[in-house]
Amino acid sequence: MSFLQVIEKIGEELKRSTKELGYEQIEPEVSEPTVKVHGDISSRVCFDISKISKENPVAIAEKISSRIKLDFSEVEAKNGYINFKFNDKYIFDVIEEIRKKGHQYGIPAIENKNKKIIIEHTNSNPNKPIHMGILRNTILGDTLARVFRYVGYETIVLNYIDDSGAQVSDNILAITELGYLKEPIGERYDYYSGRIYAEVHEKIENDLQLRKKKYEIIKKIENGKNEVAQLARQFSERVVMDQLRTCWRVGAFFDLLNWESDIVKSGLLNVVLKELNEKGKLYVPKEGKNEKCTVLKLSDQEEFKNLEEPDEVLIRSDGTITYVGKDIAYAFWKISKPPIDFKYRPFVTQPNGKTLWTTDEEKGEPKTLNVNNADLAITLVDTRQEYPQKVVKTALTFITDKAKYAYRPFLYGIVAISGETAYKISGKKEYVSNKIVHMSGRKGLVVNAEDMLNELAKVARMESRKRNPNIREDLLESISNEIAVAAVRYFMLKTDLNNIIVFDIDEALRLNGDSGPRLQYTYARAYSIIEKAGKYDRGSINQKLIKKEIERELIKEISKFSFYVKETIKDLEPKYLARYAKNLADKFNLFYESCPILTEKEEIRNNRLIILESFLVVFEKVLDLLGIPVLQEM
RNA sequence: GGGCCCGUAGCCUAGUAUGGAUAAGGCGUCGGCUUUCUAAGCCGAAGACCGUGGGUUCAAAUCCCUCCGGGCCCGCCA
Repeated sequence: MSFLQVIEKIGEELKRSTKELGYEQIEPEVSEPTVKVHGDISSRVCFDISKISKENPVAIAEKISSRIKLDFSEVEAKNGYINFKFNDKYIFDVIEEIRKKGHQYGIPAIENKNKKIIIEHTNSNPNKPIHMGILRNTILGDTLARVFRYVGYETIVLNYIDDSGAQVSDNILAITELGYLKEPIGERYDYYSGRIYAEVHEKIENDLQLRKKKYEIIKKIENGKNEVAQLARQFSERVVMDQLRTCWRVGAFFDLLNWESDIVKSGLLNVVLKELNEKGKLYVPKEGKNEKCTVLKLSDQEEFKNLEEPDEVLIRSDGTITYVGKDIAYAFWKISKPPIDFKYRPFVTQPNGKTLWTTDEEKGEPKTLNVNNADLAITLVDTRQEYPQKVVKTALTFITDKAKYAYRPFLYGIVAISGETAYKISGKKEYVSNKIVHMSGRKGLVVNAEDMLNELAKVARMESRKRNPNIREDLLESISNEIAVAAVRYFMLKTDLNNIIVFDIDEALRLNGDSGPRLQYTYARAYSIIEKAGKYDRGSINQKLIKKEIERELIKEISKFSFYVKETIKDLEPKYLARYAKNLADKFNLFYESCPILTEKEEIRNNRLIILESFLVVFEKVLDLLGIPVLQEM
């Protein structure tokens, strides 16, 4: 039994009894009451009914509740509410089912699981290390992927590499014209690339000659089959390798890298343009601002018509393709089976053992990877891209109705840094008074993910050593790194998607309170009890031996796992699971404080060990979905 | 000009979808709890006119409108 099943049953019961009483049929509202005294579940359905029938809700509640009989719950009418308090049968059934299902316990019953899901995340420009802003994208996307996979969907994770834009070309120019080395010395490739860009960008922008050359490079990258393109690809691949290392460090893995330059070379855009043209959505102005460009017509669309210039350029007058143009082609590929596909080759074997593939129009081979034609394609982008994503989606709906439900931009707020932190990393006093400062690679106002993780690991290491003076050095190393990962992942996941994260280094270095490390710590404490317990009688749980209410509360909380998994999928809200992990840890910590186990006499000891064991099974899986490494000691 | 997001204690946040029964955590401050399973924990105290004004309702942090403050987007950039 689980919370999810139970609320469904309660809903059905309420429906049945309202029907029997002849009331108007409304979908009964069922939710958790704000305070415990009102039970585990309560319904306000009587208030809704009374709006229609004009009868006193208190009287309705009496009538309805007297007709409800449930073997797992007491029913009570109070102040017009109908409250349900789960009994010990529920407690017993929950434990039994967890013991039967193990890690599968949190998988909700969802009707159609034969769907293919694409999740595209990270999407960093291949010219710099991954910073905290991109990491929010990576962590959100990875968690969604973990949850979809857990539930049973075929889930494919893509990483879009924007290698044909202006940023990569700056770096190539630095190497070919400005005397920068192809190989960095004593520096990671992604860091080297980021540094070059910061040093060189301004110079190029202010120099007409260089700027001209830059646009030649962009064209060459898009055309391919030349030395500059080869150099750019080589360079970008090295950077991407380093970026991937950072992703792997936080537990995120991919199935395919989609290179923007390959999208251009593949000719996919022509397919899309043909479709759009047939629908009469394209035109080429003979004069005016967009002279000789291929333009997407949006001015007749309701959501765009109030804009000054709603129409969108897809192909520039010089023949190059805009970002939105490329993205429409790519998005179309994701949700359909176009006549043109990419060429592929294996890129690298990841630490999880899985091959990461890459598109490569020059060195790859035609191959059926089955990584597109998704029923749902989720693209993680920060809110600044809301508008272009709307354009992409609208363009797709011109071609296929499927786009309406199958193409789903997933928006989240950016990560900025606090004034204090900006001062700290740049040394410039003027930032201190700012509430938020936007990250900028060019201004050196960036908190890189690797640096942050290293700092966190350092703090964790000191803490860990304090507690375990004799710990092996390599173990300490891995534990402190995993604590750092937990801290960052939880921090990113618990915050509402609409909120901007104002990142403050000092605040982020905290490992207590409402944090990822506290969740790990909770697990480690629980685990150490099981380990010390040795063999014990694993017979059934005995409800009569439950002495404290918190034992029941802990079990009830455990039983909510599948409910939150389902909600997370339904609303695409990773924070639901993060909050659940916290609530579950809270309950366990209370249990831990007031229910000694190893020192109790055998009956109670066994009973509590059974509860503990169920907690560990579920909590381990919850942490896994959040990508928080589980630690048996820390 | 058009569109989107945020405003809850000194600070950071949850709660807003589906209005209801005592606004929930964390940091910080103050005070407790280790002869007992890891104190990265737990308990307690102080701290909130839920940005403003109005409206809808038996009932508003939550819905509608006004205003104020902050952020973002609307390019032949990506």
